[in-house]
Amino acid sequence: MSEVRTTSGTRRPTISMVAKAAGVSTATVSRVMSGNPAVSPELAARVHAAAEEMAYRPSGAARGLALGSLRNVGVILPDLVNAYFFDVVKQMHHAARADGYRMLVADYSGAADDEYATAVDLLGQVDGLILLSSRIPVSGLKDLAMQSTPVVLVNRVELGVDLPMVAVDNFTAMMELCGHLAQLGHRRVVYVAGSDLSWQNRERWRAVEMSKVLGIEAFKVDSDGTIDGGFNVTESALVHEPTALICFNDLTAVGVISKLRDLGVQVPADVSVAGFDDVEIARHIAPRLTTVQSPKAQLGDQAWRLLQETLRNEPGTSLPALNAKVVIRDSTGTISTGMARD
Amino acid sequence: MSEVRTTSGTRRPTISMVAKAAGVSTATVSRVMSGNPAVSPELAARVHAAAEEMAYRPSGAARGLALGSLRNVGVILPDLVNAYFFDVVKQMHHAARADGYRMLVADYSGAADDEYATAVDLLGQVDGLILLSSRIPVSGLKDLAMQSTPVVLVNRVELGVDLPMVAVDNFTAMMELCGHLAQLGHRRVVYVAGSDLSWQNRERWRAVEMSKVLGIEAFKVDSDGTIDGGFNVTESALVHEPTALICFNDLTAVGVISKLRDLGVQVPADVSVAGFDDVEIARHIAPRLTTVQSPKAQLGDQAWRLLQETLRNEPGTSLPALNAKVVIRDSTGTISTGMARD
DNA sequence: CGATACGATGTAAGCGGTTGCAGAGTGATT
DNA sequence: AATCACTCTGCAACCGCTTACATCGTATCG
Repeated sequence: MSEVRTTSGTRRPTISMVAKAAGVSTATVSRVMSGNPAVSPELAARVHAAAEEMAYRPSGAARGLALGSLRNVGVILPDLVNAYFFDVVKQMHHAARADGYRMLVADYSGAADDEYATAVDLLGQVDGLILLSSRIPVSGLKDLAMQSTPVVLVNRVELGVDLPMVAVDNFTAMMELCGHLAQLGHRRVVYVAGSDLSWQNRERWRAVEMSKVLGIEAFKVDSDGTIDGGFNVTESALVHEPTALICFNDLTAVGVISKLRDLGVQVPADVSVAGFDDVEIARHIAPRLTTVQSPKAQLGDQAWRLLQETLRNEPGTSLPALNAKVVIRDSTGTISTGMARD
Repeated sequence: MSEVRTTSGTRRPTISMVAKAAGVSTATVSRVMSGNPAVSPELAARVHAAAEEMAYRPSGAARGLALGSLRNVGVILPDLVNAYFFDVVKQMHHAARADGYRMLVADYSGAADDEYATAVDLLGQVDGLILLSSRIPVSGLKDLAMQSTPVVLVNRVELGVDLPMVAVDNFTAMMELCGHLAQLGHRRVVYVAGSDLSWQNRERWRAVEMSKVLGIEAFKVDSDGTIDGGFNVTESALVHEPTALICFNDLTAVGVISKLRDLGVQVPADVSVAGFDDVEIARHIAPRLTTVQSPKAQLGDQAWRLLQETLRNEPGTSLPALNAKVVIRDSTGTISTGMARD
């Protein structure tokens, strides 16, 4: 009954079909679609009507070809289930959008081998690429560095690689966290590690290990930075008889605490637990988690700024490391007394 | 010292530059790049070398134009911080990838108005679109239905709209959850709602409201489906003096429980709390959350299958609703006794 | 040894947009 | 009335890649 038909079967309309329907040239349609003011109102209206009628959408591919860019940038990250990553991506996304860029995010959940492939694949589609907490081997990074598409490295610093980078100072923050623990009287801690492909993990462990200067003896058990990962290695962490467990990140800590509860071990009365990142959940679980607050929003902004500068071929000033700060909550306490001072 | 230079400044190499460098035609380069076997090994090697040397990557835009498709599909969803969405997207992603499609995900966190715009924008870039738990008004959905690009609707059913859809049966599952609560003796519950733009929220509330047939008196307080959202409305939920709180989703439940703890209210001794979705965190928080387990993976698969069929112009059999089942854990208990039976 | 078939490579025509430039129309100026 | 200055449209080239088709060389066969 209505004029418009569900044209699901038909081919997608092109600019020239619209042009024909409106009785104008493709140039005019193009101008109308992109809001070029140099078109008489009545023509514009005709074109709009025709376009509307056929449900015309300009082809992104064609547009990208002609314009030389689709204004997309890509970001690749390890795992979106970790809210930490999501928070920084969200910030980048806002920043990018404000500058008229679309953002394609790709997560390679677990399959670290895919990361490089994903990066290369994306390279053909985007104007620039952000690698967040990348696990790509240095050689791969070097390859990426000599592409003509700008790439920036976030939360990883690799001296031999010629890429703009920005990162938060994991080492110092972790040192502070260890200081907090030492002050509470802890002398035996185990670090529940994340992937050793992760620069952040290496930095964090480096700090924990170094905390022997604070009188802390540190052990390490391997995990993978997930809730289940933490849950599963908790028992093997306990064989070291630590008074505190420092987890690679908050997710791991959640898993650890969950397991501890199953085991009847009280936190922090029997053992203290700390996380890293300060994701939202950290302040809502019981007990509220002592952790390190990363400047996620700032990091996202800086990353975008860096990419943006590189895109415009500007200097691309590499930033100093961003600072994180420890936030003390209820999951860490003095040894054997049970309750944390605040 | 090395041959290759960091050509960051130079223009991105095109196929014809590679062709010239290798002394062949662009057709040959194209064939080599796409692994066409009808090229002699030595030529192929020469081309590869040249391409490598100049760090050549075919332009996605040009490729897409020539091929008529970039093999991208888009998915739009409300908020990636909710692990639920991520889980189903992950599944779609795997399925799509297996079929050679790339997946662009766009989250419009909060800004519901952006969803339609995002959809339209994406329409030009992709072969198909999946709308997950869409909040787009029916009129918008109808518009989308007559585009030539296939669109499928997930977790929303809208009778007047001619779009393939698949959803989980929220209503029945919620009824079961209410049954569980009724059986424990609960007679006054409040439903901590999500966005009323959300179909799932409407279905869930519809079920809760209907639980009066089970002798349950139901109240409703509005929230937004986030942890903080739950946290913030808890007190106003309590004014109804309920013995149980049913939350729109697990995230909300986490916030509610967190607040309850602050308030000194014991769960489930003083009041029971239930969630919905069964995200990973649900079984790790204290107390472990009673919730409804959605068939996330199945949903993702089905959604992809549906899109895939539509892409190939096949019938596109709309599926019956998927079933969810309630999983009882420690956050719900009999009224005033304090501990749940298992 | 010439005809035939086939495999390897190049030529060129699109794919669907954008845009510099030219041409047509209009009103104002002289 | 002829000229000029604009404004509005259309023409056509081009963006980088794919691919049908033509071409060329060589091995195969009668």
